[in-house]
Amino acid sequence: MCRWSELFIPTLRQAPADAEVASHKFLVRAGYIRQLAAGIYSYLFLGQRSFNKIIAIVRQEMDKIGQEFYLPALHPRELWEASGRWAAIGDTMFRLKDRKGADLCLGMTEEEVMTEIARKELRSYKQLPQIWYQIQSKFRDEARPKSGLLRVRQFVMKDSYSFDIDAAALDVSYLKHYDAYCRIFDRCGLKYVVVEAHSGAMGGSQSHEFMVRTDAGEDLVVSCEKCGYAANMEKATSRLRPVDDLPAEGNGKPLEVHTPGQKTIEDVARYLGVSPKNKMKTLAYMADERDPETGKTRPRPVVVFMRGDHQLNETKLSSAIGGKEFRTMQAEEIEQVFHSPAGFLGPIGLKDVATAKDGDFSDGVILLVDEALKGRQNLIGGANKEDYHLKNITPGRDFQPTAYADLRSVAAGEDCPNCGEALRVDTAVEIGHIFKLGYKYSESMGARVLDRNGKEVTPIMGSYGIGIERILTAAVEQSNDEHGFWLPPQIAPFEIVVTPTNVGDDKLRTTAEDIARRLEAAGFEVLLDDRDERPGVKFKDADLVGIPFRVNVGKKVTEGTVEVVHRSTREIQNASIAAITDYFEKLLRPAR
RNA sequence: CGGGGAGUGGCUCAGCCUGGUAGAGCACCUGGUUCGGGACCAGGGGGUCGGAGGUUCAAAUCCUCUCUCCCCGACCA
Repeated sequence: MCRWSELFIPTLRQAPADAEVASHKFLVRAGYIRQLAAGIYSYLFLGQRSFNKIIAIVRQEMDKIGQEFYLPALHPRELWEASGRWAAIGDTMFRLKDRKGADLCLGMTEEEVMTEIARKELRSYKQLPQIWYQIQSKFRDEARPKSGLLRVRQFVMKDSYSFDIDAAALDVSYLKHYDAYCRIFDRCGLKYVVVEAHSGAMGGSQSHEFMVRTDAGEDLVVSCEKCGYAANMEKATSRLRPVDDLPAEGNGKPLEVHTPGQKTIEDVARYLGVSPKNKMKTLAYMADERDPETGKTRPRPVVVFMRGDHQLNETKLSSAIGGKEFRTMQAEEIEQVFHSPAGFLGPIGLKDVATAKDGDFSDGVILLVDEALKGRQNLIGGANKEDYHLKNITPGRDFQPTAYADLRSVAAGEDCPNCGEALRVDTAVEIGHIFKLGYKYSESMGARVLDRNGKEVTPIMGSYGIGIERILTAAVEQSNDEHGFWLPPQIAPFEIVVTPTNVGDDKLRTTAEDIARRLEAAGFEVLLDDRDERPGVKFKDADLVGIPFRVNVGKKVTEGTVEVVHRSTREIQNASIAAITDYFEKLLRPAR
């Protein structure tokens, strides 16, 4: 039996000064975790118990669809060279040298190691499909670790990888993961949403993120309560209401208009007496394009046109230009390249004026127009000339975009793309991610199997992750009050804490021991708070540490009764000592 | 990487401006009284004031450099 008096549960009366979010404060106060360095934490007794229970759930559900491995966290450089990621991943990867001077890194994900095994071992379609998973520490040198366990540099991840003969088979592996993830998060007692996620520049792939809404989250999810539409901000769209175009002025051709000193969208719109919706927003970026032959990168200007009141989503832009690196152009650079003052940049003749000190950009300027401007007429935009704008701009007539693309960030209250209901936007924590990888790793690392025709084919892959810490963190964020937090019994370090109000009283002490012993014999996870502390101290601690139920063994024992406190509601129910195991059987094991 | 804030006993913080050799509450140890929502009394232990250098008769305090942590932003395979 676990006796509090013998355990190390260092609760804190006050939260550490540097903790901001609820989960961070409470996990430290409750003695679950201690910080070692920025983004690096030790898990103490209670934390580790909760962790082990989460991991057990993950393992049980994953064993239904796959096989558990355990891979090294220390990887040789050559492995990551093979996939091209040694160079592609920047400072986020921890790198080190061994005594011989050879480069190593700490694994931040394990596509390479798994694919290496597949490459060496898989020979035939008969061996497919395979789903391999592991539960292991991952290392990422985050630019800014934050919020306790929410964003850390070492964490435990369940990562799995599927190998299939073709896309249809991958769909099956993907769906298995989708379902397994739902079972895992359901069993962990989390309220989550599954959102469509953008699948990167690889094209054609599918991706979903499992998100828990919380203020502490760093991601944005867009959702519709009416029809169930849900997507993350990088993927979300909304249905736009029609906008009345301005009437053509003059001869209908682009018409210069003097706008002295009017640089921002709002200024110009107000000055000309029009809505920002009739204005074009011009954003200039410089992308680094890699020449496939020389391997050199060269800068390539990317100019984006948005509706005046819309916001660009940089992730969407990144996808639209094929995942190239890009940065915003500085004002001087804009003048240098386009011979136009920043603030008056516009689409007409832009390619003609584009030059650079060391070359001509005229054939290289990418003009991207947001889909919201498709079919619009008589817009107002910059004239590439100090203090002048143009009226009557009609995309497709007055200038030819390189492409139309969805580049816009959705705003709360816009119309759902499916049903038209107002969308909501929430911050959320990503607890799981499933992703159809395609052929990226199997191709680059040379994994091949023979198909049923004896032809060599490349298996198609998926990768899937769950952040163990984030399950605990999300659960705490989801269920806390000013006194502490409560975890779902399935992932709580203990299900029940038995609290004799005074261990100096033999009757109370022996009754509490008896209750704890019987509950434990009935299969419950019980913590007996046998400390020689005043009741107030024990109640405060019990409320703090995340255990969902408490049995107060106090004065009512003379009547054969104890109190059961439901932590989530703080409701108190009297229960018969004789029937205490029945009480919890009904409460915690209703299915039996 | 840019901007902001903070490092003083285990925790929360005061002292710094105006230099004189360190304090409170909580926690901890001993004894006693207590015992249903973080008790009380008495006694006690514990601090290189993040580190280095400098100014000064004298530095937690002033100056320079540096390390660490937190927050906002950038970044996020």
